[in-house]
Amino acid sequence: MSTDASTGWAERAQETLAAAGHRRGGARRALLELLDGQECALTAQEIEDALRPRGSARGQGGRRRVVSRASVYRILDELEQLRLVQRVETGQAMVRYERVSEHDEHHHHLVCDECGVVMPFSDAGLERAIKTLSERVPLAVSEHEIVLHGSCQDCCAA
Amino acid sequence: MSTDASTGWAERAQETLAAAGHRRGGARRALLELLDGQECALTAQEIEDALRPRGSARGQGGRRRVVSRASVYRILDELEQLRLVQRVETGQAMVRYERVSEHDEHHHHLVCDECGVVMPFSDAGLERAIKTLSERVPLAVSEHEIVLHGSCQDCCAA
DNA sequence: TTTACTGCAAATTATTTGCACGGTT
DNA sequence: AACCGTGCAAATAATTTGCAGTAAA
Repeated sequence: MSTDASTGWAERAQETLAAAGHRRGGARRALLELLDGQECALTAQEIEDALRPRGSARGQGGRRRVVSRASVYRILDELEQLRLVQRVETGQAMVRYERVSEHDEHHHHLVCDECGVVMPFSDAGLERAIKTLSERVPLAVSEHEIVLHGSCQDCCAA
Repeated sequence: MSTDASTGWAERAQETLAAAGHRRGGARRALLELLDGQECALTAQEIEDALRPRGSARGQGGRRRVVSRASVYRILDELEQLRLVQRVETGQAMVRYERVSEHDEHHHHLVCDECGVVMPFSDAGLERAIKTLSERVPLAVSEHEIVLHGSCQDCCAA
């Protein structure tokens, strides 16, 4: 419970999963560990690649295994339904996923339409505006997603 | 012929297309006409269905034709590249498309995660916040998209 | 033992593309 | 006549699902 927000996520996720009656499979554990360490959203493809055994041991156990694409999607779906993971639609071909923290201020995304890089950002004024308008709208708002498109600095320079 | 913003769109689109060296095909005309009359974003499927000939020609001008799915996507893509149409990612299975008006205040979207209904909304405070933060971010922002998820009034009542 | 978890491969489904014909200029 | 626009059907590519073996509890 203590510890910092990001470390807490994998733990909380594990507890939530257990409470929902899930066991502790290797693929799920590897995926939780990976997502917990990410600062921003990943595609299923990136996740699969990251979980593919390259070199070895990173982290304590370091016993990397191949995790099938099917498991990646299945687990991501479970996590999304439990609100532990959030989908991020960047307008690129593939959907992205990232962990949902209880403690951290959530962030939104900047997408460079030229090179495809995705960066997180957060803004208090924006959140305030969202919160205010959420109460004036004909919808019981549970989530919101904001994506800014444009050209990143590298692409502008080039 | 009124001169309101929505009527102007199809006209402007037509001019822009002509300037880009396009001819006037029937499918494209039908699609422009349809999009021009919409208040909110449609999926390719909805567009295809809407362009499917219902009963026989309704009224004299209604010379309905079938527009193939391939054309719908192709035309939507052209229009998007010319910035006449904008993609809207609602987190539902299919992407949505809507016209981009020069005059109208652009809007954003409310999505009911239960029944799937999509509604437009706009908010000056939100736009202001976006504009302000766009200048403080490491991206030359060209577009932004905001989607609020939740439960619509009908679903909350049910 | 019981039942969930996982990998593999086949199945789905939205979107794209190749090709030949018909329409626009 | 020249060539773009369109429909059709096949091709892609991301995501899902059926099945059988493996591993938690």
